[in-house]
Amino acid sequence: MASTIAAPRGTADLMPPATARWQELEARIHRLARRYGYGEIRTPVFEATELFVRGVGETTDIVEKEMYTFVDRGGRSMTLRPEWTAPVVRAAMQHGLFSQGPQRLYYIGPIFRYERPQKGRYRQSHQFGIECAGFGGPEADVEVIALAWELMQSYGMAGVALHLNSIGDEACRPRYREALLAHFRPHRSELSEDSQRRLERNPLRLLDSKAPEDRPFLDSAPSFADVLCDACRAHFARVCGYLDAMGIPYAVDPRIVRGLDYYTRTVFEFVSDALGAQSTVCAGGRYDNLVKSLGGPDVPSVGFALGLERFLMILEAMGFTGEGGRDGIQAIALGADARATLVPLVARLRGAVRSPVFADYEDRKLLAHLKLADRNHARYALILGSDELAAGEIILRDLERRRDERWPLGSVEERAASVVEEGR
RNA sequence: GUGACUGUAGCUCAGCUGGUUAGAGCGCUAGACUGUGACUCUAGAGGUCGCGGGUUCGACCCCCGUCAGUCACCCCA
Repeated sequence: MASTIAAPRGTADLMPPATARWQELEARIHRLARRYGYGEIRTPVFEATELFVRGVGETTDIVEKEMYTFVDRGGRSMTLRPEWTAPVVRAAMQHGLFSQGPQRLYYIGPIFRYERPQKGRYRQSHQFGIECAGFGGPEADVEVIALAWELMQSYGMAGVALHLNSIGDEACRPRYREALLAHFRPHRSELSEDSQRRLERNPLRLLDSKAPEDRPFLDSAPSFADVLCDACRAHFARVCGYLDAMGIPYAVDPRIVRGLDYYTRTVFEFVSDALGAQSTVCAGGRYDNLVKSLGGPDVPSVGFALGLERFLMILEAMGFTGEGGRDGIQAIALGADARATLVPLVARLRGAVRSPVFADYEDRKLLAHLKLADRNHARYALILGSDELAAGEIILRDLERRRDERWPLGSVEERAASVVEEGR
């Protein structure tokens, strides 16, 4: 109630202890990507609007109604990044990366979409994703999937399923489109209102309709597998073969089509049963024509994007907190004289110990100081009062075992370093 | 963009068919315990009852609007 201005709709403030979970996840992601040979790329949070219109597709929902677009003072139309792939490709092209051979890049950061918020969907959300550019073969598809799979495995995540499909290429997709139109058009008036619209705009989208009245026509719809050209069929078979060989479980799901225009051949989703209606935690696929369509060379690529909010929701459902037990030292001074001695000591301690060093500079009773130590989850308290000061000593109290030791003031840093690091 | 439900203390929520000083628990501050924490007890601080309008002698309660939250549709990470 205090503030009259709140965070904008669909955005969230993150603060302790939630930020600890984010930091843990981000650190794990950076280590994982590095182990797979990926380097981090960071691009501007806004780009020329034209980049997304051309990259994502003019008739996609993202471009038609979800972009945060504004005109800058120079009269240029700019848009807050609604997805990362187009900007990454743009940056790689701009700096000539594609003429230096294959590129393995990853990103982590915010995206913006003007949508009505609901569980697992926000106006500012955060994605981790990778782009593997320069390999046309199924090996790259599998590498990308394996990386996402390993991230989930590292948390022992259950209830997440990999769904896989191929949506063909420029040779066979038009054929499939025609086959779908031929199948649905005769039943046009029996389809749901949404699906009638989809029929004209994007027949592929019809496949993931949830409307019950569409059900019978969906079940009898032609499968992409029947129409794939030989090259796409072989590619898909090898992706499946590699996944089998690597022991990564998956289900071929003919209804996965993806919402962005640039996908070709392999598309996949990791779906969780812990997320409600927005159940996709990670999705991606191959985009062999995107670079060329943005004016670059012919560079086949594959990648995925993973929603960090959704990933954290799964972890939360698993009971993951990111918090450990007690850690660190609460430095306590009783009185102005003790404080004058303690402050420089705290500074030295922070240089000698990796754990957090907490300090409070108010005149409080010892009791109040210890309560603060509790709230900080400190493992130890270092207590300096007038008696100790006179004796040239300080008390180290182990707050977990409730034991005290008296240390000479001169040896605090060394002793603290060994005691705290050992956690005894 | 559409729909449903919900907005009372920092948090989780009470508040009978409208009746006049709006409550509890947790948390916070202080004390019981001149200097030893997680338990306990006591006291205190903290509220334009989301906001605006209307009905009424009287509105936290009823009506309209608006904003926000939640969930779902559309769509997506």
